[in-house]
Amino acid sequence: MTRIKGLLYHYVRMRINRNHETKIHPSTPQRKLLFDVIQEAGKHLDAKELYRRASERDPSISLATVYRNLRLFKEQGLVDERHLGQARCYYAMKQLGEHQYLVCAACGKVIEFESPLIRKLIAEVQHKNNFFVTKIELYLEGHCRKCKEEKK
Amino acid sequence: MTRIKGLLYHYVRMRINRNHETKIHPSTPQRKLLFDVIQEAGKHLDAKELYRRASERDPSISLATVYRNLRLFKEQGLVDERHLGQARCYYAMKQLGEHQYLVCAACGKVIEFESPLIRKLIAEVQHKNNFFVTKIELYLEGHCRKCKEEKK
DNA sequence: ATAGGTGCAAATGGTTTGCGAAAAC
DNA sequence: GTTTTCGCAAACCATTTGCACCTAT
Repeated sequence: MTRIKGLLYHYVRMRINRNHETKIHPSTPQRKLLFDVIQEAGKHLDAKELYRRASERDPSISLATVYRNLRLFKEQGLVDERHLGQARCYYAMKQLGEHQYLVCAACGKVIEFESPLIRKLIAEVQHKNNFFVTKIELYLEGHCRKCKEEKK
Repeated sequence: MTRIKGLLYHYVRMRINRNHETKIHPSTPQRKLLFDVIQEAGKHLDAKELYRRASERDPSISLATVYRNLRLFKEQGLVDERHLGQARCYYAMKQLGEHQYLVCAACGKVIEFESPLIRKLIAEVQHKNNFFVTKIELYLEGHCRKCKEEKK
C-alpha cells in the first residue's frame, strides 16, 4: 500500500520533470553544495566521498539527499556516472570521451588519459553498427612501472 | 569473535591458493556445472542468471555456491568480470580485448563487437604511460537505429 | 496552501560470511 | 582423518524509499 503510493509519487515526479523539460534547480542550499563539491573535485568521487566532503561544510546533510541529488544530476545530464573498480563514481560532465581511466591492479593508482584513437573508435563503431553513441567508458587495468618491477 | 575466525579462515585459504599456485579444481559437481554453464552460454551472464540456469540441472544448488565459485574462477583467471549497465556479469576468459559492448539505452539491446583499434589503443596507452595492461573494458552506450528513429 | 526538498529510519537487493553437515582427498 | 566445499540462514553494505516536517513559492 505505502509501497504503491511511493512509487506513484516518484513516477509522477519523473513525468513532470520530463514533460516540462525542467531546468537545473539548484534551488536548495544542499543541492548547490553538492554540485559545487563535485565541480571543485574535478575528479571522480563516489557517493560516500561526496557525502564526506559535503558534510564538512554542512554537517546536517544526509546521505539520502546525496543519492537523490546524484540521481537528479544524472537525469539532467549535469554529472556522469562511471563504474571504477567496484564503486560507482561521479564527475562533472565534460565532452564525450574525456574521462578514461588506467588503474594499477597492485597499488591502486588511477591515471586519467585521453587518446584521439577513442574518437576514431566511436566513429567506427557508430558507422558499422548504425548506432548513435552517447556515452563511452573505457577502463584499463594492469601494472604500473613501479609495481611491475617490484613483482620480481 | 566468530567474525575473526571466519576472516582468518578465508585469509589462510587465499594464502595457500596463492603460494601453491593451485590449479583448476573442478572437483565438485556443482563447480563443474557452473563452469559448464558459463562456457556454454558464451555470452555475459550475471550471478542470478547463472544461478537460474544451473538450478535447472541441479535444483539443490545454492546461490552462495554460485558466488563462491565465481570468485574462485576469477582468482584463477578462468572467467572475467564486467560491469554491464548496473550488473556484474561474467564470461569465460578469452583473449585480451575480445569482449567489448555496445548497449542501447532505450531498448537494452547488447551488441558485442571488436575492433583492431582496440589493440592500437592498448599499445599506445602502454607505451605512453609505461604500464603493462592486463585487462580492458570498453563500454559504449547510445541508441540503436530503431530507437533512434522512434524517438521522433 | 501547495509543490518540491530534506533528514531520519526502515526497507531493499545483491553479495558475503559463519556454521554444521557432507564430500573429496 | 583432515581439508575443502556445500546449503542454509544471517549479516553486510550501498542504495532507495516512506514518511513527517519544512521551506520556498
